Amino acid sequence: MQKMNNKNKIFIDKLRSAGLRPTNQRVEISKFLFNRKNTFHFTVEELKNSMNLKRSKKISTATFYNTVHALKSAGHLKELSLENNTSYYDTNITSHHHFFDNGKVIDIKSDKIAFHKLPEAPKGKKIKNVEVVIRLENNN
Amino acid sequence: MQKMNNKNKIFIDKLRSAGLRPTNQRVEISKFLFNRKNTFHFTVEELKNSMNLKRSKKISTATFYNTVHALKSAGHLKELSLENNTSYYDTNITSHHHFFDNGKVIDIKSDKIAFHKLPEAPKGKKIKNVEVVIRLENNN
DNA sequence: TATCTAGTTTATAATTATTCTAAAGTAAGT
DNA sequence: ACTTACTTTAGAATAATTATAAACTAGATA
Ligand SMILES: [Mn+2]
Ligand SMILES: [Mn+2]
Ligand SMILES: [Zn+2]
Ligand SMILES: [Zn+2]
Repeated sequence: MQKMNNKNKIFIDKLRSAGLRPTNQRVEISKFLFNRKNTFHFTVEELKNSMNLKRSKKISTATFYNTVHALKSAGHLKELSLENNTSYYDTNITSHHHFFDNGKVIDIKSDKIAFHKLPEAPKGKKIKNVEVVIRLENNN
Repeated sequence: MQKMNNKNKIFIDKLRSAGLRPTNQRVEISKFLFNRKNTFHFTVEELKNSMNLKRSKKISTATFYNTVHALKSAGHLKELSLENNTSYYDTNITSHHHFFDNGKVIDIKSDKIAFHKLPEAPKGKKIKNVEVVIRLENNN
């Protein structure tokens, strides 16, 4: 029943590659997340609220969580550890870093940070990724 | 009623500087946290379980949370953002970094990581701290 | 096209980590 | 000993998330 115009192909493909059937709810979520020029950082609550605000028939909480998790597992979203009580997700899945300022997340492109020295992994282990968080506060 | 031997002075002082009266429960927590050679990384649940295991009269959950929070506010503990569902705390309050491997936290001394390039804070903001987390996985 | 079936959505219950509340207990000063 | 402010604690409440299971659909099949 999916009105499958090519325009949505890219968003549908992300769902398919995550093993998800492209239902209306999922396609809308995928478009909301990926149909934008800039990186989008969000919590599931924020995503749900901003999408449902504009809708008469709300998408359920479980569908938001399920879809975000599947997209994350398929590598289309990255999960960030910035605060201890909420998961932040990131549509920028390339290796990069963040400013974090009172709930607001700002990308730092990978080439803006360079290491002069990095430790090696303990024996038997290897490095999966290196994540830098620069916390900000107001001047004076 | 506090049996105040000098041996505990350092642990009691941390409590006092956090605005806490040195009750028996608090002194035991403070000793458990700070009476050790190496950095201790923990979640409140882990702290509670390991301390209460050895005790006939258990210290309550609320006392653990309250004491840890007060010690953190006074600057005697640092809170880490490593996982999204649990707060980790660190008895090493100096600026340093971490390996994180499946719930296990390992200190990286500050001088083991050096930056060749770091972005400056957006206008109106300044950098509060820079935190590097190196996530590990098993070899091959 | 009607039917079938596996996959999906949703409301609601459950769970986990954490915080709140308010009653009972205790430290210290007088 | 008495008072009072501070503590401890069990248990209720909250927030984010996950699980459950009934009603619903997409897509395959006849
Ligand atoms: Mn939490
Ligand atoms: Mn959480
Ligand atoms: Zn990002
Ligand atoms: Zn540490």
